[in-house]
Amino acid sequence: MGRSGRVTIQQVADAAGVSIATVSRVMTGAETVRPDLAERVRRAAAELGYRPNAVAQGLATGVTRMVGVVVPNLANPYFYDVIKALNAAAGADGYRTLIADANEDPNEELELSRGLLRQVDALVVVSPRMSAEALREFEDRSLRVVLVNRVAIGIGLPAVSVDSFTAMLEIAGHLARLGHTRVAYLAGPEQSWQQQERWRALSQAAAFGLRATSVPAGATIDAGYGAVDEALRSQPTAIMCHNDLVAFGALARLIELGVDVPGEMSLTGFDDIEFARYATPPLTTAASPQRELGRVAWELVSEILANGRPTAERPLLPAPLVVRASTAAPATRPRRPSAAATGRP
Amino acid sequence: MGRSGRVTIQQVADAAGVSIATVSRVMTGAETVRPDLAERVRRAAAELGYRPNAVAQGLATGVTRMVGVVVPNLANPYFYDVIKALNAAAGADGYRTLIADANEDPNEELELSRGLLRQVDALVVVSPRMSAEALREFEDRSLRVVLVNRVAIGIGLPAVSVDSFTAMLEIAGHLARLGHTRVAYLAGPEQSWQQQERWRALSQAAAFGLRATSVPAGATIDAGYGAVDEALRSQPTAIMCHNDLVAFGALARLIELGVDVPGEMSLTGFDDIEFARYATPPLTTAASPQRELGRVAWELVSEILANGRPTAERPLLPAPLVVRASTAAPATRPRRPSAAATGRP
DNA sequence: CTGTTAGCGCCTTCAA
DNA sequence: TTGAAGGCGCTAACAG
Repeated sequence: MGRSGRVTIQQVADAAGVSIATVSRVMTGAETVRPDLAERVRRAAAELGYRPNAVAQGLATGVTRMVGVVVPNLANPYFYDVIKALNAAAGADGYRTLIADANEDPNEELELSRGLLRQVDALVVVSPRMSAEALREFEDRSLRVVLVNRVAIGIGLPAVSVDSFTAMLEIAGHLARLGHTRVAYLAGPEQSWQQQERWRALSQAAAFGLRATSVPAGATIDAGYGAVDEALRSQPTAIMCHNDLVAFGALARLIELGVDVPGEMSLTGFDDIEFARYATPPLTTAASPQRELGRVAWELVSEILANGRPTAERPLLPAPLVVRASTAAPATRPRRPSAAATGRP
Repeated sequence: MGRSGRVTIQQVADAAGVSIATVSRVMTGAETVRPDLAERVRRAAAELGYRPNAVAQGLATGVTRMVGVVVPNLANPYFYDVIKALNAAAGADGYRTLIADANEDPNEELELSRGLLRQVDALVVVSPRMSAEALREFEDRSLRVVLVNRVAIGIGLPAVSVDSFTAMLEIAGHLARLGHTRVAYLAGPEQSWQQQERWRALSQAAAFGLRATSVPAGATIDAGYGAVDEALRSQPTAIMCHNDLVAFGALARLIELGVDVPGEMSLTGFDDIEFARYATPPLTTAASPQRELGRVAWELVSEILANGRPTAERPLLPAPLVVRASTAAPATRPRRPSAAATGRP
């Protein structure tokens, strides 16, 4: 009974008639306590509603059993799955997850990361937008930082990432085989490594006859919605999007403009968030393995926690192409840009 | 320079040629330090890359500046909006968010809540599924627990919730006015207070000529998908869903069965998650104020932190009806159940 | 096997 | 205004 938050180890010791050391041993599961004594302690603890103060434990042991996670935007479902998997894996090992939302701001990301490192055993930074220089700051911190979806040469941080390049090349190949030659690409945040990889792939796709025009958008539904008109100016037969959210927004705008998808315009996303298959038409996209990312991220963390460093480098995770109904062969006669699309009345 | 995580206040004190007390004063922003000394300390701290150890601070002050948040399922966008708002509001006050995912399991929920209370200043439990009895356990803990979306008579915990009852009545009224008389309701998790409220509303809707049949589903897309066939057995002209995710799943199954929405079947959700408007057809639903929930939850927490208790009770938050294209007048002639729907070949 | 004791890193009186 | 010193609650040697 009583406010368990206030019951201290000393009170339990008194109640059980032992020293605090014995109580501590019982609570931490040490085997070296006489059974009857241990039982007495357990009963006293239960009656008082004692729960060890995690903060004090943390200070004494130097271990908080908390992992920090920094994501660019908590509103993006893509990160849910990563977080959920990471959280589950960590939870299974008795670790808790401290989450921070950087709001797509590289500076905030850096600040949050620094702050979190003061109170957690390790930090996972997902799709970091901060500069390579900023990242380097974390290299010497006992290697307590793990990167997700960011590969940077010369940065000695453990990482696990999705192979955006290959996946984007596959999406492009799919469109090329359908007969598309001119596509618009609604680009993601500039600082995003994934964005850079995806665009790099598209640039190379030119060798296969696919000309891509990049239009700045972002990573959100609104960004996709807002970039469509500009994208239509280049008279593409397909719109490729940085991710599924952007594709959702683009789809909404296309429908508004009366453009048939995929009849008049093919549309592709990236990530394969759960909703992608429920769009109308269902989205052709690349199935980024979010769960796997989260799982492996925790694997890296726990290896670091155990050995001081990961046992091995992780290969890039594949994001297989998922062909659904939002892509088709281009119309024989390209559609005339509408008034709304060209901006001319 | 150096591993900032390991720089201690003592080292800064030595470097600056002062006592640790002075360093502490400077770091906590006390005004009582001679300017030049303070400057010396600040420089030393910066050079060493010193950052106070949050755990030690927590132990010394008894304040961790962390709020815990327990949600039923980290994969549901609904909760992300709440979390995002809560996280933002808390962050603005220098608080961090410790998140736990209960996986829709009442026991895990209770365990996680107990555990979190050991390491945070306050706890927000969102849409708790645990029993009233279990909740009561938290009443005496210095009132450090705030409830979201759970109203229970006789439980003295601060809370903020959405008025599911009224909202569901409005959705039902909307359907009734369109001419519907027989609807199926894909029910949410039994232990959910919101579910209970929503069903209570539907029961009362009978008075207005709307007969609802409840079909157990759940809170996820899969649950909705899986419950449609059973729901069609009662030959409804509309399917009402516990939430938008369920509606998404139901929609997918209806499309699969070749049932036209809303031509042959009206469909409603609840919550108005961002994707609801991007469904095809866009979903008629109730706009649950997630952001507001998160914001007010933090408001309650900070009032508790400041005064020991909230200044006032919070009224139920309205969830306005949002009519979109997924609802229409029922077909004059009800559709014959398909083979798939009845289970007969 | 159990108790005593020295920290963990920081904050905060209390004296000076 | 500054420093010395006593905790915060717990763990982990070290004795006994």
